[in-house]
Amino acid sequence: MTQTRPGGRTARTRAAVLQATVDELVESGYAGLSMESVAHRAGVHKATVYRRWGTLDGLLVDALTFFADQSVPAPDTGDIDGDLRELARSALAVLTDRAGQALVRAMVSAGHHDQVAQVIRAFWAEHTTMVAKIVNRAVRRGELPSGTQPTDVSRAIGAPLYMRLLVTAEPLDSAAADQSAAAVAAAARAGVFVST
Amino acid sequence: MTQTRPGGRTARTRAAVLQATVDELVESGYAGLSMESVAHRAGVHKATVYRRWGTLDGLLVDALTFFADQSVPAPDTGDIDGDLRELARSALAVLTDRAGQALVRAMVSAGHHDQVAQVIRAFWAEHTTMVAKIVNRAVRRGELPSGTQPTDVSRAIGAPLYMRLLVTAEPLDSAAADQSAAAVAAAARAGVFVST
DNA sequence: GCTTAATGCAACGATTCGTCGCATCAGATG
DNA sequence: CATCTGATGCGACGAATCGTTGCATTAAGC
Repeated sequence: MTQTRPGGRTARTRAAVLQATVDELVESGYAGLSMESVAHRAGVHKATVYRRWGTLDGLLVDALTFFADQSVPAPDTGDIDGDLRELARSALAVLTDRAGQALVRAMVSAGHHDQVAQVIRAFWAEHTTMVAKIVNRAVRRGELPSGTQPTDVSRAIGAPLYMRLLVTAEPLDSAAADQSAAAVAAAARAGVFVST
Repeated sequence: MTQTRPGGRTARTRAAVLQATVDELVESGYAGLSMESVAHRAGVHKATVYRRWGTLDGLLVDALTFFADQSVPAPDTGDIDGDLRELARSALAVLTDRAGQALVRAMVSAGHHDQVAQVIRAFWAEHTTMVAKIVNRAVRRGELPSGTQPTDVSRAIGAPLYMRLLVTAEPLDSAAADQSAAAVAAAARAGVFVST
């Protein structure tokens, strides 16, 4: 009983379309994204895209889940300052990558969409889990006060970088990442992220 | 020699259209913005909008400059912690206001446009000037190390709030603002924002 | 090889977009 | 108040885009 055909051409088409979606996002942004342009770039007929994904947002959701699933291991440099710096630098790597930028911008533009919001929540939940390991280690070492909230640290590390990318359009460099890491370290040591 | 007529009906039309632009942004976002919908909401014929503003981005630029020009005075509570808290809370006020949210989101979505980028730069330049007064006072009081960069403080204060609004879609409340202020205070005291 | 998903293809109605010519309205000026 | 003219209203249009549909073709799975 053959109902779906996940392999071969189907998978190839899917990969081509999702890659084309990202490429289109890089070139034209979310505002310039269209089913037809994606189909053309993927070398696929637009009817295929409509039949498989239905709407533009559906396509975007699939592309986001496809490319945002790469989980990175928690850094472990030995002290909290080093770990935070590594965290900030991996965020920087994503935000300076052309595809990463395009995906982040698309997420923001389509954040109102339920499924996109779900992807975003999942990403940050996983990020928080990773940060929790780092924070817990630091607390055990006596570097940070106990009760320090991993959620707050997780958001604080990336915030200045996202701010530069999305709001102020200022350059994203390693100095910015390192400063962010240092700021979070100072705030965390001062107990700013301890839950009340 | 009458060439332009800035008063009366012209001004009324302009105000109606710009207000309608913001209302449309609140309701449908930048993606749902169209010359026709704005014209209809403003009670104006679409040809008028096309003739006066030409393109959608031109309209947006005019709306942004019209509504983003409200400069707020620098807080002066007596100590750096209080000043930073006030700064964060006024940012919070903008980001929790429906129109403020809509305008910020629009700026992000249209940030690639030259004129929009110009408006954004002007806004943050003014914000930096305001923060500089606060920072200078704090340095004179001995609360912050000399050399603390107003630019960095200016961005750092808002970053966690913009992050919540644009990226993580987490709630924006006074606790978030106060935490941001406290984090910036701790980082600034630690010399994180001192130029190298 | 046979069956049938999956895709290609072309055409279509529907909608939206931006422009145009002309009539009308209402500041500005004397 | 009368006149001039810039600004707007109005409707229509060609163009472009959108999403769908029916049918032919390809290729995955058995």
